[in-house]
Amino acid sequence: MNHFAPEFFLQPTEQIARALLGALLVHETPEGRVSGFISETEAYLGVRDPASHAFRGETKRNAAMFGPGGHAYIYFIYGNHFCINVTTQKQGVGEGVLIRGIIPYEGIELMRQRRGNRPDKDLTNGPGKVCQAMGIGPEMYGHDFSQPPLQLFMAPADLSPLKTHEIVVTPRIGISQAVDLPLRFVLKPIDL
DNA sequence: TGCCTGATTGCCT
DNA sequence: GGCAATCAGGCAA
Repeated sequence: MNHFAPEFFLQPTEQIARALLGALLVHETPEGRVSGFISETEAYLGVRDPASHAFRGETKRNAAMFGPGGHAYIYFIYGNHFCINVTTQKQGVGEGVLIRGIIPYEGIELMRQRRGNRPDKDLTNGPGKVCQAMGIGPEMYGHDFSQPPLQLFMAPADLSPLKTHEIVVTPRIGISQAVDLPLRFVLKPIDL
């Protein structure tokens, strides 16, 4: 399957966050393949963004953010959950895009199992839920989305399986700094 | 070392 | 709509 070239992740981070909407996020796991169309993202702008984990500079935890674009930055939060970002920009620049939601596509039954048979609407509508449903954990920290073996990768948008949509831009969720910046992008179906 | 907060979720009212 | 769970990181002492 087609996937993004490394150069894709060198565009302005907000632009990437918007462009990733509708892209297919794929994880090949021993239990099977799971995938979903990215429906919600947030841009985090590194040292110029007080809400970013990279704001205070590079540490062991956020090192992946400062690596080259197109890699996975995965973090553990609230003692319970993992969230996944795609890093952006060249080596040394700590920016990235948080994947906050997907529309399940392949491996939905596996997602239901991993999520404890919750209602389908609650399967992948949050950053922690995305990681749990797709079986993404800290072992994928730093994974390269553009180089083989492509165990975890993203394919450019093919919205044919989806309804007509529009992109809604809002402030980011769950932060206490830079709360007004319009850096959250949501794929919203249009009822025709 | 101790305290507080957090890019969240799910259960309870 | 409110709040507990649960722990790693950041900062003050």
